[in-house]
Amino acid sequence: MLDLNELEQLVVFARLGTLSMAAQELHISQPTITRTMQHLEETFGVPLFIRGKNRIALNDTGRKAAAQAEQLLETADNILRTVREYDQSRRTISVTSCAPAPLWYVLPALSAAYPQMTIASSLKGIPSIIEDLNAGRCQLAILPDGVQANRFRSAPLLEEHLYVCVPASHALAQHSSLTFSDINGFNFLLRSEIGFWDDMCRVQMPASRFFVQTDEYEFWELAKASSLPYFTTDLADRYLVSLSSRIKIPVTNPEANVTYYIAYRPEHQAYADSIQQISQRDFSL
Amino acid sequence: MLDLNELEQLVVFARLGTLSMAAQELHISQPTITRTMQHLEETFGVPLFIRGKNRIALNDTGRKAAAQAEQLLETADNILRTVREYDQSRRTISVTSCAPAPLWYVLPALSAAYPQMTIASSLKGIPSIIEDLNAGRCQLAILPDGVQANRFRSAPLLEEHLYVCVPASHALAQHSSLTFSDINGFNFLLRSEIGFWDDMCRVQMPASRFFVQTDEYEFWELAKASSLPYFTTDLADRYLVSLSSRIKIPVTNPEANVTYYIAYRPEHQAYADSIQQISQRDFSL
DNA sequence: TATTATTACGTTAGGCGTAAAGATT
DNA sequence: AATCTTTACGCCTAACGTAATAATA
Repeated sequence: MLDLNELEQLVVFARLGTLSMAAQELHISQPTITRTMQHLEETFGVPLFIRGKNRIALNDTGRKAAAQAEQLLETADNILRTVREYDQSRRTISVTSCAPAPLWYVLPALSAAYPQMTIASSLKGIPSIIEDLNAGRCQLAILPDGVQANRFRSAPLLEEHLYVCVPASHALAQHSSLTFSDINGFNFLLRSEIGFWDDMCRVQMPASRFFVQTDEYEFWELAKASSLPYFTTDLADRYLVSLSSRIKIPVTNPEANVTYYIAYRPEHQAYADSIQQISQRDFSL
Repeated sequence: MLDLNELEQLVVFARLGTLSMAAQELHISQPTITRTMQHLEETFGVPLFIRGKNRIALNDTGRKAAAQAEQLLETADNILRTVREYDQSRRTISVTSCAPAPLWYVLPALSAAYPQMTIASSLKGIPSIIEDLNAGRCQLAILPDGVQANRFRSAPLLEEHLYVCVPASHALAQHSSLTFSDINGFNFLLRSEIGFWDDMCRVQMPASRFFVQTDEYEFWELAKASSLPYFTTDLADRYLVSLSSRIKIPVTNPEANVTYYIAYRPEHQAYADSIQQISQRDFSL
């Protein structure tokens, strides 16, 4: 039977051309690699080398064998990798969400219910999320209402409502509620990594410009130092700091008041259930 | 690094379900296979088994690993086989011919020139011969004139001329030469394994019936015991027995007087040359 | 009680490196 | 002289089988 270690020596020798260089690269002695080549020839049962007194080279058969050995080693490596990855995926719950806020609830719930599992999360656009769910790249997906994911089970998870935050002196501060057409044209401070909210702002407020802040600290400094309006939501207020000096005005468009659904394949019902159970301790829809 | 021996034990265990049955099939002791499974788990670095006190089974990951291992073992076996076959092909000269007579010259010439090589020959139809040459399944091909094999080199090899053999009392015996139309309608004794001659007879003499004899002895007994005409050629007469009681009448159609060409790829020029050289001792075109 | 997996243990075969030899440039 | 392959030799790991243990059906 073939031995992958021996084949690796063959491949390295085929690449480098001399046994001594191969031995050096493989950190083994020259006699070892000599013996290995002899043993390989025995295993194949056919001549693989052209031998001089002081020189050894592959013949046609040997070159063919080395080329095939290289492929075999590669597929063997792939097997190691894929088996390890499969194992890792078995002990990982991947959640893909269209917005950050649901993750603040879902991730703690999952790690409480499955302390031994790795919880992985990512923010993506809605089409990518559907793809991930289809391909099994995630077990749980968080989508806004109105997205049909018929091939999967889904359950309502929680709601999020959008607010505009302005200083009391701001022109908008007089309204008790707002629509996107009211605020279209005003420039806004905006966080990065806010999922589908980003797209929504740009679609609903084409006349506005958005100053996107990657850094949380810098966002707040700008918010304090300027009178620029920014967005918040009920969920963000609950989990993040907010500026007491600002007034919150609800945005009434249906698009700004989202119900999130959790979607999953039947085999992952248990994950979804544990989220519902733990979440119910904290809040209810 | 993976070890194919260990993987084979894994595959057998996956098939049989218990270590002891696997050990029995593999002719090794139970402790050995236990250790191997432990070592495999180390190598993969992930759990492959579900262990009870006196029960062990593959988990999902283990099943995946076993399935992939099975494939790997198969490709490893294929490598062994193909390398051995390649070596064998390197020490074999395969000749494919459209008729038997040229082989009587070519095969002895080749084995004289290359005593250490295996000489393999086969009779085939002309399209198959071209295919074999294209696919490298033969190094030398013997084709009749008029076949264009432009992609290959070729050289005239020898000629063969067809004769009809009849008893002196036979109606055809009065002719000093014949054409296919003269003999069309007469029934003939015919040998099997005569290559393209078989097709030619049936095409040129559609009104005739042919009594094909597989056995050489039976052919001659029938020839002696009957007055049925049969074919011979100058080459056959030179190498095979002939009946002195019969008269030989040449067939004058061009199709019945063939020049054979030897076709080959440039890298096998040497084979063709050695045939020409050795053949020239015996005869010349 | 028979079957199964695992651990313990002693033996041995085989694989490795060092050293040396033979050969080439 | 330097480089390269191969052989010789001694060590030592690691792999195997036997025997024993533990647990189960």
